[in-house]
Amino acid sequence: MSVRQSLLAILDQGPCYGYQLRAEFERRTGSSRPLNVGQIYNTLDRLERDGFVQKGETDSHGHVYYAITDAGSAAVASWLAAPVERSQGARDELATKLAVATSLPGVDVAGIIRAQQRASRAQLDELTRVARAAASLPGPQELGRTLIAEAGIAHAEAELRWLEETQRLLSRHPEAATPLALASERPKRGRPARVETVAIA
Amino acid sequence: MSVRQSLLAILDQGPCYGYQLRAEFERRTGSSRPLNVGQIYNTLDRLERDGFVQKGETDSHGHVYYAITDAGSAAVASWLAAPVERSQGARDELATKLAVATSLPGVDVAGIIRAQQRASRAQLDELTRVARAAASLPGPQELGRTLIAEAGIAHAEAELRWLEETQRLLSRHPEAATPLALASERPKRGRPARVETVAIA
DNA sequence: ACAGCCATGTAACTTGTTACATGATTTT
DNA sequence: AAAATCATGTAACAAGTTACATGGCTGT
Repeated sequence: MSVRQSLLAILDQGPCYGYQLRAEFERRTGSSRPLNVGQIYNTLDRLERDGFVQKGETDSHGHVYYAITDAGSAAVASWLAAPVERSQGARDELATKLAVATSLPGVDVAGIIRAQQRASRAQLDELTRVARAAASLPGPQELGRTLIAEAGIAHAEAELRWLEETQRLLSRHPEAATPLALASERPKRGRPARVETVAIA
Repeated sequence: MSVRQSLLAILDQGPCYGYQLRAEFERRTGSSRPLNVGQIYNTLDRLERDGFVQKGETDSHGHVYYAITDAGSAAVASWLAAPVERSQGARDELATKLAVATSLPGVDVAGIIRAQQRASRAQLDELTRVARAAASLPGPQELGRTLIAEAGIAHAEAELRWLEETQRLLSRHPEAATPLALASERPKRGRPARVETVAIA
């Protein structure tokens, strides 16, 4: 939702045309990830469909302006007022992967963790470089870049801490990582079990 | 991708039918978020379309078994071998929101941050309770629940740290949070500017 | 008999994302 | 003249998610 809502929030400042919106979004977020222009037009279509913006006039340069509606302004206010729920709609990809991996037989979980640590550290380094570069540059446009880089740093650090914690957990309680075989049918259903319920050694 | 890949990884242990797959997934991940059954069948259709699984026979109970293909097994191996890239495909919703919010005039960013801190702390408490409950229970099924809860804890803590850091940044350098007005056209295009490029006081 | 779970599936929808087509204008 | 940028748009797709229809079986 963040692209959709961000574009709407920008439109709350005044009518914009598509290409301009992309520039505004990137200026404000420090172009952390480039935004494909096509997405702007998709999103504008959807926002119009939902009654949050209205397609306005085309000026002498062919710029097609979109203006926010009252419903759109209200949506922006709600968005700003409501906290972001990290849980909703987002499964933690790494945690899910490791949870599943530890339940699988013959998987080198320790190796996966080490590989992930290397990758996360590399990303942390990269983000640190980005944040330092942004801090050394002038201008209010760098705030967005800094904020987003710092958020990435915080999450990468959290990931590394969690990976270490997981290493400790698995080495201290190796029995917890017993692979789970596919559960057999409930007996009442009586299908001949192809795999046993019990853990595989 | 985590649901799709997890289901495929489970199928790598042996053929399963849809409903069983959901139970396996939830057992391994500790049902951190319940998985709608319909999604299983969607995902199986898509995996079959992509050549990673094959629809097998229906047993006497009407259970429709799916079996992994060689291509599917290879995909599982790649998934396990490759680190998760947090950056890809994922914009940080909170960071994007605050980056945009600080660029907007008349927005109470400090208030947004405080509200987010309350929400994040509440979630941290909730996850801590979940993790404690999982730790006190026996059985290898609790490992997944613990892992996922701890990951949530780590990220919630990272969020709180980042929010404090952002507070410091904004209070120490209030000039950085100067709202950005909509940029006027480039002069060469000569459209009369409706808004000024310069910052709004 | 009825509630509820087991089980399969379909249809629709969301946000994000990319690739492509098209043309005007600008820069080199 | 060619390359790059500005600008609008379309079409398709990915992955996740939900709501619904349908039917069998189970326990009370």
